Amino acid sequence: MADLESLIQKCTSFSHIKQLQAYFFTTGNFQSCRTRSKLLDLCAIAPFGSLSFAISIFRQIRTPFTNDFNAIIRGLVQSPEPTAAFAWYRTMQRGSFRVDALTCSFTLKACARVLAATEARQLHANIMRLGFMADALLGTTLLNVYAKVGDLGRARKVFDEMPQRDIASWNSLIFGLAQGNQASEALELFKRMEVEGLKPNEVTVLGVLSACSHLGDFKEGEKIHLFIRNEKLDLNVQVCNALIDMYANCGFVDKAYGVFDDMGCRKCLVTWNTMIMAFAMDGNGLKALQLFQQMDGARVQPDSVTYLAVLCACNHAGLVEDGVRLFNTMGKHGVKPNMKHYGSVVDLLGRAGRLKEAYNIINSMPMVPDVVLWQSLLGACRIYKDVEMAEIASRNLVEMGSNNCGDFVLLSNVYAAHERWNDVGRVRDSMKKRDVKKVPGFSYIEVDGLRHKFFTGDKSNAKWKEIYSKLDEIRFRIKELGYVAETSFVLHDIGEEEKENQLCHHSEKLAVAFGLISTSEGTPIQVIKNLRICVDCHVVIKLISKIYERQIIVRDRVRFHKFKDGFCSCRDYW
DNA sequence: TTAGGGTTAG
Repeated sequence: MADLESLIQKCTSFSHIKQLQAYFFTTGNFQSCRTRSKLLDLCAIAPFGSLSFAISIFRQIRTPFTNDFNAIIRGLVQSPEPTAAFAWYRTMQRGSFRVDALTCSFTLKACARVLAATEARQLHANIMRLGFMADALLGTTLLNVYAKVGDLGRARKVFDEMPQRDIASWNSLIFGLAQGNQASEALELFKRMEVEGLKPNEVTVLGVLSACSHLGDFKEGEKIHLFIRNEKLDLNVQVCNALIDMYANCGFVDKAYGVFDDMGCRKCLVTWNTMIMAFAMDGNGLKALQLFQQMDGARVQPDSVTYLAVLCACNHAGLVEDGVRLFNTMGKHGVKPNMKHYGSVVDLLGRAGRLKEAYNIINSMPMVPDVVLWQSLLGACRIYKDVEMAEIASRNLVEMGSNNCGDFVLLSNVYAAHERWNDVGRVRDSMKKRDVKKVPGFSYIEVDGLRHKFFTGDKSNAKWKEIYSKLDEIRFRIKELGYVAETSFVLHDIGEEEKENQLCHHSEKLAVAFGLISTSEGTPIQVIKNLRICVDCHVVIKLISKIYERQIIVRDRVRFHKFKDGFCSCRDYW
């Protein structure tokens, strides 16, 4: 029997598998031998297997064992149709075949791949009934599925109730929290892990760096960098990439480049992409393009993400010609433009006022344009006050069922710029009818190690009265410098003064005002916002940086704005 | 627990 197993291990092609299968079948080993499921295993998965052949072998088994099912289910997880695994699992249950921990593990993997939350919960119930909850590996798989489908509550519960936890269980939850908008909780869990005496490994630091990246938490990020250096985890390319990403997202593009330049291991495609994106976020289009050119010398082929990063860099730096050239040549380099590339180039042309070209690109697309493209065009129409194009864009947005408040506001802004008040009213009415939802904007700022979060018009901070009076003072002082509120961004049919108030209490302004009153003179202020910064806030923060002699850094959804002496690093182009 | 399963960067 052992020599059969070693034969299976020596398989290096699909034809070997077929020969072995024929041999098994003719020698009678097939119906009884346990090596059969080894063969099925090999056959059901890459690199040279064939799932359909594995299934046809399976069909010839008179009484399949659990292991035979497991081989097929495992193959299905990696196939283009992972959901088929659920049907096989049900077949096992119905046919009273024995489901074991591996069956559950593979089927859970299928849930993770297709984000099937309901199936995951059903499997969880089965796993409890079968008494498999003590299995640490299965528990980790389960918590990982919950984290992937965004059910962090259940992920945490599984984790808390696991009788055995090891480093992978911790890593899985830390990662899930970091990716699921609970980055602070990820850092807390990381600290708890250290308290409990577990030593972080390279996967742990990947998760924690990702959390720091989301939060812009430079201090924690730097501590982790030190740990990484001490433990020599920076010989791992993924860890280096995560470090670059962390520094870039904290606004320290130089430190990101320091890591990039001084890597003790081989750079991979992701390394280059991360660094190009870092320059893009910083608004340094030329450096991004330079790096892109260097890839050729390093013999690294750019992929679709590389192109997205350079297009993004061109976009943020106003390098319109470079961006268009790259977009037009990417196909020749074997990278087919996807929706995001189209989105980027439409945005680039739109911001440059080349609305017709942007529109032509949308029409030339081989796929149906998504809402983001029309939103970009509409945004450009607002800047260039193009009513005709704005109407085309909005019509498409409405047809696509967009219920985004911002779309309506933009259209209304275009009408307002032409003083077409009836149309403004019409847009507002249709907003009410459609019950449009607005994604709440928020900003946060860290002072003395504590993160403070602000929503628009927020009064939940203990110092809210001081914050609002600081904003009054700011308003008074910037008006002396000739500031006029950009109220066309407020849709509501209210008086000018009230409009100004609404703008005045945007979350980024609240955070900056809080920074001013809570830190000593000259201390730089760093704010992170979940959406893009608004035009009025941009103007106001520039003036604040001049009047109060403060460096203010705002990271919005896509890039950094570094305000100093009344200017912003984005040169008002973003 | 005697085959195999869990965590991972842009």
